[in-house]
Amino acid sequence: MSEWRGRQPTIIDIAKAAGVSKSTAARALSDSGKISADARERVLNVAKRLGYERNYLAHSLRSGRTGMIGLVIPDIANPFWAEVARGAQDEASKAGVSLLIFSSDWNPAREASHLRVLRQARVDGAIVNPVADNVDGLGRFGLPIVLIGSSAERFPELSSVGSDITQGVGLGLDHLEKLRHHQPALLVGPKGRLARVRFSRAVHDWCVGHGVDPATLAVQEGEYTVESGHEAMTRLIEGSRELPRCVYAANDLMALGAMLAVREMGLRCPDDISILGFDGIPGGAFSDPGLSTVAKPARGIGIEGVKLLKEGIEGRVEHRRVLLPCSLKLRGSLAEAQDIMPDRLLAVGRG
Amino acid sequence: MSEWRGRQPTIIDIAKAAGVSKSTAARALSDSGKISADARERVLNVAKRLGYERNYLAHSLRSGRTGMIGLVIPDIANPFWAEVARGAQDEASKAGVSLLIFSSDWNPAREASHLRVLRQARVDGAIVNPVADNVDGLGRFGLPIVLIGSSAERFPELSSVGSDITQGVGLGLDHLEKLRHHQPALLVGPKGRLARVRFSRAVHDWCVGHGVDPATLAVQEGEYTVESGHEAMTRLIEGSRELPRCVYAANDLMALGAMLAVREMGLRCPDDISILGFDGIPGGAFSDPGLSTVAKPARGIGIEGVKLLKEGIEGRVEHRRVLLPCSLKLRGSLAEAQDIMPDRLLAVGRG
DNA sequence: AGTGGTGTTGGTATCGTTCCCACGGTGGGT
DNA sequence: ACCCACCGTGGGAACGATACCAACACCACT
Repeated sequence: MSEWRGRQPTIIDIAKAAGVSKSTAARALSDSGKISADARERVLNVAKRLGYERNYLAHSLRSGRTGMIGLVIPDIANPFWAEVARGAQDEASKAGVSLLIFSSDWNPAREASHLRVLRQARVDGAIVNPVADNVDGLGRFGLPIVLIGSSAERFPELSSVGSDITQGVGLGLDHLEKLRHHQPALLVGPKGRLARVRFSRAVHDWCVGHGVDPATLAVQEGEYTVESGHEAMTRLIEGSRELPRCVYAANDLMALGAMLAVREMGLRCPDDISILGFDGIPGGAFSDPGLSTVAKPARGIGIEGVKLLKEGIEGRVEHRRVLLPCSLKLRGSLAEAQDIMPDRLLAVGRG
Repeated sequence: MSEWRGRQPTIIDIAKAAGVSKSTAARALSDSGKISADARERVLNVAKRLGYERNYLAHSLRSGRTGMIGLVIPDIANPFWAEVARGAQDEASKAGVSLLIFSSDWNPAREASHLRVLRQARVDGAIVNPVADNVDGLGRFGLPIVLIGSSAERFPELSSVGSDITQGVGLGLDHLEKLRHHQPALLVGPKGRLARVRFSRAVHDWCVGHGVDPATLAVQEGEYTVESGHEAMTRLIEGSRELPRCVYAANDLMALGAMLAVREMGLRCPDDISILGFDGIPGGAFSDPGLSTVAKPARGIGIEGVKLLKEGIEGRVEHRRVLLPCSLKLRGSLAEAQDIMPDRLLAVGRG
């Protein structure tokens, strides 16, 4: 497809071979500026023949734009974030920019390091889900930034994209209500996290709007892991005066942990206890029963993040805040509430 | 931490402020070459005060090295590959190079596009798991390359890293033999794939070495997905003259599908049928029972890939082939073979 | 004193591209 | 006939850094 003469041909080689100046060659190759159709065609032909490939280093150095954007997420091995990355990747390649993906592994120092690398690589902008709360690195990043998720509230001046937690929580609670589960127990995240506040507040608001006293809902804390969900569910079953017939977990991993706990206690899901998750990770399909969940639009978040960032880079829009809707993914872990209570439950209830 | 005077300071600004030539400043900042301790300290202090950050674009343009490497994998949303990426990321950041992660989504055209982008970005090298078999793009990539996985066999002249399938298969079969499952049924991949050949050959070799006739093993094909595993297992149960008491799947997703099928047929795992997977994806922990599996060293593959690539870039080693050992992850899906056959099995056996 | 080596420094060319300005030619308007 | 706008073109500077070579100071040795 191309001739190899030791090194890659530069724009000067092309210009010489086409019998024009490098300015004209550049105009033809960058497809901008005024140039005669004849000259352009000649240059383009020569470039194709010699296998010319623009040197993006020199291009970026001179023009000041690299055509690269960064994505900093907390955990690339987490299915949710992987899906976000995938969406961003898609949109980036569609937009003709390269995406640099960095995983901070929940480590603030590493996150700061990644941001530094991104700035040094002269990316045109970055999409970040800050793991730390004191994200002062963001303020002085000096480049267009789009935030993902809850922490956007601390930076109202930055563009952000996230899932609509309020809507998602409502979606779940509405469905539970339809199944006549009016007072689900809650498995929420650790106190410090902003995500926990968002979830709890959404539940609270829904309750108020639907004539349910939020204080009557049993609540247990976990740390968004399977293990902590297992423990929280165990506490819930052993500690409650009355057995919960329905549990709403703030993320899927905890929901899966809860499911394991339920089984271990000799109970059955969904017959005895219905379980609803929040995330939509693929692993939820492999449990028995399959985990019903409120799925966050992971892929959409990635896509929208890139779009927002492009707007910011091109200076089209000052800043914008996008919330994407969650959707219900029904598998087998929910059942309609039954008025009678099986003997099995009574036996287990009092630890 | 730094003074901002409109634009980022360049090495010339530093040189002027420190009262030296830019050559000297460069020597101090790149920490290479001969320079007096006095001059270096003065330059470094000034650089720190002005908040100097090296422009990697210019650096790369002049020096010919970008300090970036590429990673092209088939699917970033797949837990296995995400873990590979994570390992590579770790090792890259430890080695002080930036990692560009690209997901081809099993699309050869997209893979070719990614490779082109990488070359255009002037990366120093790339780690690739080729999705296509006719990877002629690799031959003319013109940069150091490290291959991941089976396809390395087609490019003996390139460095490669992968999991030791032979050892892994042996690990699994040894364990099954210990449980007195001497003739497990096999769920293998589609015919075309090199991975399938590797797996089948490893099984064959083990059998020959252990006095088992390979021809006696029941085999079903799948496409490495949960659905195809489900179907393959159904075929296996309904089609076999004798019910298999143990199944060895060539990947975890098919194993999970098989588990679903077993349950649907009214059978129990592991009591009636033992199931062993191959991969080690996290989702395997959420199934009921937990999926026992031969785990591939995903993280290690990423780490080793980066190390190999660095060797190639620095020209230290011509090429090398690294095989990392698999490990056994025992959960609940395996049980010792029983001599008696429950009535339940007989009832199901004949479709 | 002259010579050579060593260690440090400065100047200049260079990487490959884009940006900016100036030039020659053409056509239309006064 | 003149001027001006316009288009296409070419040449040179610039982007920010490194590579390379020459020059310089200094010490030791002949």
